[in-house]
Amino acid sequence: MRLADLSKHSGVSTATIKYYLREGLLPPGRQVNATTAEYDEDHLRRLRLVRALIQVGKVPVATAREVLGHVDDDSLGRTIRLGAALWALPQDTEPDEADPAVAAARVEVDRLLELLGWETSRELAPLSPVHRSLVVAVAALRRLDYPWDAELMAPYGELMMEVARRDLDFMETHASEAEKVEMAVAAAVLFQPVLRALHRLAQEEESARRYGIE
Amino acid sequence: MRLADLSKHSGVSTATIKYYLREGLLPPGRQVNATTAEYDEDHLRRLRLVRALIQVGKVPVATAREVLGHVDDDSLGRTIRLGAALWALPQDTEPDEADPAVAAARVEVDRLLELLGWETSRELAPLSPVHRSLVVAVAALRRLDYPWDAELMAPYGELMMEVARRDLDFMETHASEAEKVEMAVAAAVLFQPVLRALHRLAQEEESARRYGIE
DNA sequence: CTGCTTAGATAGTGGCGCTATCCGAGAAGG
DNA sequence: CCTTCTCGGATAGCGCCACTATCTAAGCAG
Repeated sequence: MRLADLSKHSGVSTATIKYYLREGLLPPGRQVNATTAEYDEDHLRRLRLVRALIQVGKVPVATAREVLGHVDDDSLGRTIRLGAALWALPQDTEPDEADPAVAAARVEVDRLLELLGWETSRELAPLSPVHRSLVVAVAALRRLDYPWDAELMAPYGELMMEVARRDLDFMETHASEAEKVEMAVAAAVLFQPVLRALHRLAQEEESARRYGIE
Repeated sequence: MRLADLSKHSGVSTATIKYYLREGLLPPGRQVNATTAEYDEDHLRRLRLVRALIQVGKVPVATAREVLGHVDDDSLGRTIRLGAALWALPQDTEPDEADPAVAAARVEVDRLLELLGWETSRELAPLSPVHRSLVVAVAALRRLDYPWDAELMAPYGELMMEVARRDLDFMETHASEAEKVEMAVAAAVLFQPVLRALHRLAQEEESARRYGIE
């Protein structure tokens, strides 16, 4: 399969594929001679993953490169690889430590994790990018004077834990071993738009039930 | 309060505030004379909401303008205003109707709504931007050959319905009447990063419990 | 040999969220 | 009253990002 074929099968323009090759999102094809390179099914699958991450998951190209780098790192075991890939995902703004809303958010988030009994997350809290994202988001809500506290959020946390259990069950039962890490990344990134859409649909539905459509 | 004071209280630069005024995200202040305009607490609150939407919610400026336009439209009743504002939110790419994955996704999403008994959503499906977003996201997952079907997703939908009920309860009990529509928008947009972070944290937590940290 | 296609390199494009600069009208201080 | 400072408003520009268009030289097909 040459570049043009890769383009035809994926619906991505050759120019864009070349761009992804340059950016290291896609491994180079097997060079046959100076004017020909050969690509295979793995390239096609990777290309589809890249497109999904960038277009549906809205992951920046630089972040996608980092995540995929971890996915491809054969020196790591599966569990570590998965963790490293997920770890690289969030790209939120850094919290402003001088802001009192951030400090308050940090306290509240820690209380939440305690309530939920998420011990691992509490231990990793100072390092985890995901934890940082949560603090930033909570600080923003507090700045708007919305009453946000651990007791209020605990049920949401438990619901998300339920969702996460389903994610992992799903991964265990359906993915072939070779695809598991890729699948975990896809689950983390691509389920997000699905969950968001379901959330909004549920809001519309429940709102219509409570207040009518008018 | 003059523009500089608005800037000091919000931490947003005067240049950026001017930009928001130009873009219609912020109503103009009361013009005192040719060189002075007076702003009040409402402007400050609105500015904070705008910042949160854009920075935390990652809502594009053009979309934020549209959403806030609905929030401010006094000719509408509260329910309609809320619906219109939420309706304006999603900014995903249009589904490619020629793509068979999109057609398949549409069928599967309709089955899902039937399973869930979300009648309102089914009726509004052809029009709803949120519904479109869901179809696009599902199509992307299907293109990656991940087994996605209505039965698998129904529990996620029920969990999101539970989340949505909590959102609306929260809105009912905590917001003053004047802030309800704003709050609904904030809940739709700003709870998203919180939910996402909780989801990822839960994944990390559950993964650590199942497979250890290593 | 001719003419078309290919891979690869490089520079350019368009959109977006600001940001820097300029200007003329007042306010502030002596 | 005059100088100096600051303000609000208008305009043009910047930096980033995800592409995309153009060019070149090498190959292969007839």
